[in-house]
Amino acid sequence: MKIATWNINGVKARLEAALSWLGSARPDVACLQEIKSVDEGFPRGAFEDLGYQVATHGQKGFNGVALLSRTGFDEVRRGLPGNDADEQARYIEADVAGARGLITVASIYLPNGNPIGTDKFAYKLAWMERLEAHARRLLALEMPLVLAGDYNVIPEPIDARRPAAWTGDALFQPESRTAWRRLVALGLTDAIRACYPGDDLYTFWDYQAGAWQKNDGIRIDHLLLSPQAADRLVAAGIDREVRGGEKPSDHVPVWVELDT
DNA sequence: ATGCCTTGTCGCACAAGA
Repeated sequence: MKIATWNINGVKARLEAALSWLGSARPDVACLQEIKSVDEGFPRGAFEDLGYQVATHGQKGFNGVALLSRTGFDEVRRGLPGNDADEQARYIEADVAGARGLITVASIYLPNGNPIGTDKFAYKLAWMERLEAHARRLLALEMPLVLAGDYNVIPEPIDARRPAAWTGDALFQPESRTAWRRLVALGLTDAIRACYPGDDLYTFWDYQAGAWQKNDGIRIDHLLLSPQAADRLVAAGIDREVRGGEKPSDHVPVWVELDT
């Protein structure tokens, strides 16, 4: 089963690019972030025509996440637990059918958190604490679990072409990286890092200043696997060519192939 | 040092992104 994640930066602006990528990459499950659409405005039909069932957790103008599944959904859960007052749509998870049983997949849009020292950064750190608590509960179920999405965290200096340029940025702050390490240390596997130890593995290139042309990228889109999923990890990859396509998102799809 | 783009918005400039 192939599971992919992609921050598409607006589902309506990216519809053609998304359909084109789905047609060639053919993931069984796709986790989308920054759909920037309410549920009613999501172009479900276009994805259903490609054979996907669609589950959305949308919001007007900003944020918003979605799941696409070829095998449908056993159950869908919307919102990250831990703060009923949080109105930002950044989390959706579902159980999907694999050949050997259910797999839980989450589409995560972790807050950016810039600038540091503001309530935006505090919100990011609080959100990461909630994610850690939720991941701990999910891991206790001992099921195949894939936490996929735009984490807005550069884990290590090797994950940026110019790490020094990110000093003082919420994506590379020590507190953000510590929270990331705490999450991974629960027993999760960073799929891309597990498959590729080297550098030049980026998932985001800014629209500005020719970042793509200069390969001035960062790795912030991740798939974290529970032990039961990591045991079945066959391959992982970054579809970086998508960044050079027509009207691209600033992020590219990242995927894993699991033997399930 | 700042903006550089891009998207969506009850647009007519601005917020938010990263």
